[in-house]
Amino acid sequence: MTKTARRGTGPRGDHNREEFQALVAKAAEGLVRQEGLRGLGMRRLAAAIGYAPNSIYNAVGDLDTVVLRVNARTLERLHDALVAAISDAATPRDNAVSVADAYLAFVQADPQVWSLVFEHTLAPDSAFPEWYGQALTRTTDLVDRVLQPMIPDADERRQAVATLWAGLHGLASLSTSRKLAVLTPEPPRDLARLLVRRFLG
Amino acid sequence: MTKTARRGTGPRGDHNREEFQALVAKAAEGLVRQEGLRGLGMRRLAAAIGYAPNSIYNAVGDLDTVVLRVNARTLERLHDALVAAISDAATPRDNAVSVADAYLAFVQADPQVWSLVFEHTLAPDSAFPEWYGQALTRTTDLVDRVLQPMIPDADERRQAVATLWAGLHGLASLSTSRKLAVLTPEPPRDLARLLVRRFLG
DNA sequence: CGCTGCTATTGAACGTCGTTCAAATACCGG
DNA sequence: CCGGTATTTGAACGACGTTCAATAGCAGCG
Repeated sequence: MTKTARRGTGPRGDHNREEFQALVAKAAEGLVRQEGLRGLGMRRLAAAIGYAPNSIYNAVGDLDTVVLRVNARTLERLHDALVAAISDAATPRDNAVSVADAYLAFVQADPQVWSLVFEHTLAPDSAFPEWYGQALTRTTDLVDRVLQPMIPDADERRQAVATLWAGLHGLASLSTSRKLAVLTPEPPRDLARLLVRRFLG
Repeated sequence: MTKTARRGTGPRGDHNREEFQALVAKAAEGLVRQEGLRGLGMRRLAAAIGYAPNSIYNAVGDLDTVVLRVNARTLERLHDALVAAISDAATPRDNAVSVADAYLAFVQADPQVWSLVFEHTLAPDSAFPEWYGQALTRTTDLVDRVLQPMIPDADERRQAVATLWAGLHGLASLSTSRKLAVLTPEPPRDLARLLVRRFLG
């Protein structure tokens, strides 16, 4: 009779901490992609990767932290998608339209995961996560660079970027929640083009 | 004539069904105003009005239904606020700016309750509540009427209304979640005016 | 008055959830 | 080989949304 019947505790050694964090983030992203924020739970997430919930607490943190990890990944993917839409050969105006197009295409391709970035509202007392500001400005700076030839004044350009960014966000947000289709049958991409073209004159 | 002490079960008779529904909606709105969606719970809501949770299930429904009631009230209040911003003596362009201003003022005055309208995402299979579409179009029709002299073509105007509406929603949404301040220090109302003025040319 | 439904109201229960605790195991530097 | 540290877990805790079965008041009717 071996005294060491495996009790289940102790390290497994089949991945390091970073790999485990990535495993958690990917599994969480998959759950959200299939069932939205409501489908993401600690116990379900743990079951999906074959671990006990406590291991996630140990390596990542609570559920809010998991959501932040997924959102960080999403913003990075969005950034890459927008970079790919910019062409040095195109006019600034065409590039602006292309970026808007790429934004809405990204949202349409992965609406649940994108929505998570904005559905998640942090507690009003806790400060804003610093990586979010960085990832966000990193992305909006793209738009800023695109508009630089059209709006030379830095202040004016910053306001324009923020306004256009918010406009695109509004279109995408209302679109994914099916609240835009109530108003008009046009696909949101057409409205985004309309927005950018009319705003830039 | 002292009333008999409550013995636990049975009707109280101090309000009819409609009054009780209004009581629930107001208490829920208060909870959301103070602590956001996360602060709205069935047990807390019941405790706030001095009833057992089951009474809310009996008279209103589950928590999603309660949220819908609050949101219906909010859209009605928003509609009234926008109506008050329109002046028959003003130009269409000034009226459009005034409506945008009133929208953002409404959001700033009650950010948590307004956010509830958009934070609440219904299950993807369930159909859209018909009262929402009515309340929404009732409000956007206001904007449509304002823009009628400026954009005579109905199709073009409908697209413009939807785009502007989404743009305002985006500004308000990013503002209440403190994600707009990361991009620019301008108050969202300035950006809203910028949006409307540039969009309308 | 008594009877009979009907509705409002409740305490208790059920299952689930996020999170924490304490213990047990494996790995690693001495 | 040994002690500390990191990983992993089952079990427990409290709270949650929701449902169930029972009870209390009320209205109508004889």
